[in-house]
Amino acid sequence: MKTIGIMLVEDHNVFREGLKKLIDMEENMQVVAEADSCTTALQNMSPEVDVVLLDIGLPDGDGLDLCKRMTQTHPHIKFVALTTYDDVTFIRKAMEKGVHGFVPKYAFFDEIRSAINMVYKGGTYLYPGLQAELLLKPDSPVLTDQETSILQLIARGEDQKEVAAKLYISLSTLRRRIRGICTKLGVRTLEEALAAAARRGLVR
Amino acid sequence: MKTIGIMLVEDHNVFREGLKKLIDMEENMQVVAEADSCTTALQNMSPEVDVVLLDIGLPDGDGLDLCKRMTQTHPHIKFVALTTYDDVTFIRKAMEKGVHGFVPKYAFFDEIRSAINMVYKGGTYLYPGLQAELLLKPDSPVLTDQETSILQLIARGEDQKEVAAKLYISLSTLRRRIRGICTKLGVRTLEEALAAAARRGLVR
DNA sequence: CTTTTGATGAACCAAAAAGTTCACCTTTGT
DNA sequence: ACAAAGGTGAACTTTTTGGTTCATCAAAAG
Repeated sequence: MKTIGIMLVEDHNVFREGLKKLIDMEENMQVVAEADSCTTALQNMSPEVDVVLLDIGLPDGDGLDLCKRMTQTHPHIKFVALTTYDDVTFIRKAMEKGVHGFVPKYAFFDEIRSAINMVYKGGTYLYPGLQAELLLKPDSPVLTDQETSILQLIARGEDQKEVAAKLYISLSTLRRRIRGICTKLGVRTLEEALAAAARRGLVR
Repeated sequence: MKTIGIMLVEDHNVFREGLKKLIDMEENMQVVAEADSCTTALQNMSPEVDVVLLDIGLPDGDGLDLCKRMTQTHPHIKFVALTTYDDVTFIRKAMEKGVHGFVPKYAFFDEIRSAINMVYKGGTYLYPGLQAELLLKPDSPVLTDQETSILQLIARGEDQKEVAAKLYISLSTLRRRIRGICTKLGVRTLEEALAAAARRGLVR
């Protein structure tokens, strides 16, 4: 089994040192980089890093921007967030930025280990107590059947002219619909809308 | 540690027997009820049951209605679904009905054990996505880091000019890359590629 | 040392998509 | 009946994207 390279981003030195000890005692894990802020995290980045264990309450940022930037340059890296937030909207945002593991700071190390293993394998870890359904429910914009059809047809590679013809609407209306979809999903481009819809399971 | 009472709902008898063996060998788990269909599952229900291991492709229903009805009478019961679906829509529906664990039928028992422990504690277990398997399959298209970055940036709503600038490549090369991605994924448009990549977990 | 191959970037043109405005219609409320 | 509001379709323009070709450069092959 390959050793999982881990980066610790945590501003509490003692806590970070303790974490490092615990992780290095694991057979398949090793801390290969450390940082005490978002800024130093970008500097200390190493190609050996597979999973970033990320404290959310950092002095120079909430860690989400860090996450976003790291994902752009190192797409394979997974993130586990150490957080006290139960905030559903926060977790939603974080997941959209690539965080797949959430562990409360007061959790046992066991949970952190599980979370690291899970996200490393490509899975998702939500700590017990967090009601996962809440992530799916809150006021998620609902698309009409026609809007869904539009996205599905476009996702199948048809151009707008074909889509309009199949749905018996004019190109003008189709374009109005697309604008409406983007507004509902809070995005700027059709491509972004497709990605957002796919994430939320609105298209197949 | 309390023993977790488990109910198996699975119509393949051999598979169910094998599962029972594996589970009963665990220190903290025991199979306390079995069923080979949704109907018998309701009949064989036992108060000792903590977690229901539920096959999705049952002869008399998809298991989701079963899940819903059991939850009504036994709210504390948790569900782990054995499924082949990677369908986002399906998982979404299932989670809303109370399923907190998803394990592919071809997974190792290790994953099932992890899933049971997780949901029993109140957590959520989503099996590692198709990403890992796709990498193992011979003819599965694998995108390079740069190609992945391109899709991610476009999925964030940036236009091609911005993407090219951020990745320090010319518009010409970017367009070549996009054509390459479409070829790899066997699709005709960038929109279709985004949808395909999203389905396979290649972008997030 | 040549040749070839592959990758890149630029240029040009065609097609598609997006932004904008306008006219027409129905529905709604006054 | 009238005006206002909302939805639809058409026309026009600008921007973006896609298709193609060409020149350059570097690495690999002869």
